[in-house]
Amino acid sequence: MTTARRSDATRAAILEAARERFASDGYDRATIRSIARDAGIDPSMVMRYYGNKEGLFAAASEIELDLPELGGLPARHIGAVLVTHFLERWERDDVLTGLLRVGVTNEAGAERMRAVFAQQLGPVTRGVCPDPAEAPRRAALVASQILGMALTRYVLRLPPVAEMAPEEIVAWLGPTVQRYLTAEAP
Amino acid sequence: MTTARRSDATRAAILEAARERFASDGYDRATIRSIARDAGIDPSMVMRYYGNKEGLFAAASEIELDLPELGGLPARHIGAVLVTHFLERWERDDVLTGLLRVGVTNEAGAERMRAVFAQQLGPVTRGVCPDPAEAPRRAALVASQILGMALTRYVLRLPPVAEMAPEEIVAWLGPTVQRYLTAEAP
DNA sequence: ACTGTAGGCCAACGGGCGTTGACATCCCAT
DNA sequence: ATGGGATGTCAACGCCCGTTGGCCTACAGT
Repeated sequence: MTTARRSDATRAAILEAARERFASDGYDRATIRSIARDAGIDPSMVMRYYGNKEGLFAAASEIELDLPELGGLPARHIGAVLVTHFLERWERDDVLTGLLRVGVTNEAGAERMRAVFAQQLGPVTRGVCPDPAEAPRRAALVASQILGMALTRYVLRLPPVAEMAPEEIVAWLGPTVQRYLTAEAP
Repeated sequence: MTTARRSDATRAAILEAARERFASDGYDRATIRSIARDAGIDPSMVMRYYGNKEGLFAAASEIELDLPELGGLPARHIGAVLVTHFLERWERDDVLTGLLRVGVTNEAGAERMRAVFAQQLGPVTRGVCPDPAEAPRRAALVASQILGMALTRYVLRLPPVAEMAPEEIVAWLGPTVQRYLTAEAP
């Protein structure tokens, strides 16, 4: 293992401040100067450790969806399980909201978002849908509903969605996701 | 009626350029200077006619969803009709994509988006769901799926979604919207 | 104890931004 | 024909941005 550097605390502070700023302000308004101010250091340190603003964003938007294995549970529950998991995942930290905000106006952010869903959601769906060749399409349909919920609830804050209880959301969206994954093609 | 002003052409050119820039670049990167350049006039004209950048955005984001009346058609078709309408509406011009882009990073854009869906989608749903008191919540669920589709297809361009034929999308999302509107509460 | 280096700050750069006010030009009503 | 408001250009303002390079400082290896 590499020995701990003295600067590790600073690096971490920068990253944390960056995640918060990207999440709340989007790419353009999250300035290096404001991130540095939040982290209590000089803007030039950000450049030293992350090269430039794009490098900082790349480091700040590492995402792990931590999706559960769907193979071992009753087929009729996977919709609810997935929706529940995404809701919890979204509320655990701001990184996903940040990625969503950035992906909308920044091509690098959009690319990261595509990669996350292709590499992490795609494989999980492969085992549960009727024809494995259709897995990417079904995963994308699931993404459209999950991201739509995240967008209206956490970003746009459309009142009825923002105020619904998690269980209600699961009850409504679960069957949708379930159908996108397991129903015969319409 | 008020007589036509000589400047109407310029005003229209500014508005068109603004819509395109807001749609493709989002609020921050759509600069007044670039909009003026597209419109072939001086940036100060934008200020003269629209006051400031916020005023320009407000003028450029007037939206008409043109939703059809749902009362007169078979209840089991309203999901497909709605999804079809939204797809066509989204492809007709860039304004909706622009509003989506701006709503994600700009509070004024988010507010406009909330208003559009509350005032235009809300009333249409009131007539078709079991309990009128629940109409806002059901409209919001519909919005979550419709906006999720728009986000993944037109903004993030998630490949499987971006490449699906409109009929396929209608076949998959129609039943979802149908259920959100007409099913008994789960 | 000495020294090299990693960690950190400061001041400045070039550039783009939104916005403003002074000035030129055109066209229409008189 | 001419005066005046509408239309448009130009140059500049103050501001904040990302980024750079020089300069202290303090610690770790010898």
